[in-house]
Amino acid sequence: MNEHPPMTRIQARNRAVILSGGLDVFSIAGFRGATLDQIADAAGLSKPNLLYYFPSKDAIYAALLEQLLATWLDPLRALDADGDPVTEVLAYARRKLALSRDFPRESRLFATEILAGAPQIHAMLAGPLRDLVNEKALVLQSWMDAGRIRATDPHHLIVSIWALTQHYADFDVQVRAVLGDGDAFAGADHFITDLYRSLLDPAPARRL
Amino acid sequence: MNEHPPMTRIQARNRAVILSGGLDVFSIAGFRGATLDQIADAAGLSKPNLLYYFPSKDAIYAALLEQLLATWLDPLRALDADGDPVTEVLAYARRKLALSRDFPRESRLFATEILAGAPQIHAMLAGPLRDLVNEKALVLQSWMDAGRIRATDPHHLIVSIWALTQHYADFDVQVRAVLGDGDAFAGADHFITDLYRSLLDPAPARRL
DNA sequence: CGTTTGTTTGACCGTTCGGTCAAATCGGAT
DNA sequence: ATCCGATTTGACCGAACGGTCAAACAAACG
Repeated sequence: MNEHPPMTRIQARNRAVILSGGLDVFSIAGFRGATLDQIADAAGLSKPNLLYYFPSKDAIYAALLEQLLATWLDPLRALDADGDPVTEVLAYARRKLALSRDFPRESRLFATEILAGAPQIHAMLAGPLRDLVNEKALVLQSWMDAGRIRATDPHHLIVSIWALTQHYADFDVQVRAVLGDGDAFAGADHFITDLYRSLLDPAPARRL
Repeated sequence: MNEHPPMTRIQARNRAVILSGGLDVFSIAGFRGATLDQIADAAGLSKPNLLYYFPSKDAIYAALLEQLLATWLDPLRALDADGDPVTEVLAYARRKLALSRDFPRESRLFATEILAGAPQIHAMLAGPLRDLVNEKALVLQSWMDAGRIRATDPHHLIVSIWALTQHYADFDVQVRAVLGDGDAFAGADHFITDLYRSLLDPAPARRL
């Protein structure tokens, strides 16, 4: 689409720190609640310097969403129709959970955007995301029809994986207050694996 | 605590519409992102009139959180140690889901507050909520020890119910974009029941 | 060295923010 | 009808907002 002119090291570095600072602030306060001064402070730059690298607050936000959406669907895309059904679903859930663990700011940015009504990314939700979900739901349905996993609603299955994995990043403060400050993700990984195995396994070999 | 002087019908009505308007705006934009003008507009009152009934923007927000927290823990409190284990957990999950269905704005308000770092309600999370969760986790653990439900992590079990039920309110825009504009809660209720029954039932009588 | 280009910033602008206030209006009891 | 407290609002305030700009500064190159 847009070909970038060659970028100096200073440009690359400053654009990076601005995006990181913007991610810090937007992911906590949302678009409206964030201010350029907060972002400039988080980035360690002056406000006019911010606007030397990005034309506006909106542009910073848009750049963050763009780089987020570029990889957000990858875990679901990787769900392989030719793999072992239970293994594939569990691997998907664990990939998504790892994404929440490793990129909690991105997860929260996504959450604030959705909560605000998804003004910027609604087209992506109703387009590519919807198509991808429908495609993978068909895969799940075919597995269910073949008796390889237990029959349940494939769409809600996918949504439930989103809900569970997002929650540990987005509601981090609440989870830590209740579970303590230890690593909640380790326990979450184990629980989620257990949960979906027991849901999907067609011939449950319990009590191992 | 604070005894209210007798309230006229006008006062009762205007305080109500202000809180409703504030809920509309805060639940979408968060505290920082919301403006008094937006709230006044949503309430159908002028901005100075708003501040005749509430001393400040913070006071409106605090009143909303207070009335939210007053009932937020009720579904979990109602989990009965003397009831049938699977029935009790499923009933809790369904009560929580009903709360998301019937009070989506309150659910989103809670979400924005948590995402912002829970500056107003952190004490409640680390205090009453934590205590309640620990208490109910002990109940779940005793059921597991007695073999009445399958053994899994009780804390993560509770957190997962929060995650799933909140999601249908908080990520409503995304859910609707993917599942269509129909009633997602009906399908969610069925799926969640299925999910937790298969996790918890100690002697699964599948294929009914 | 000088010059050119890229980078940084203090000062500033118009607008919107949360909040105030005096004056106007309303409503219910007498 | 009159009164008095309750209610409503237009006009306004200082602060913070997103954004601009000219001038100062740094880096690269001959």
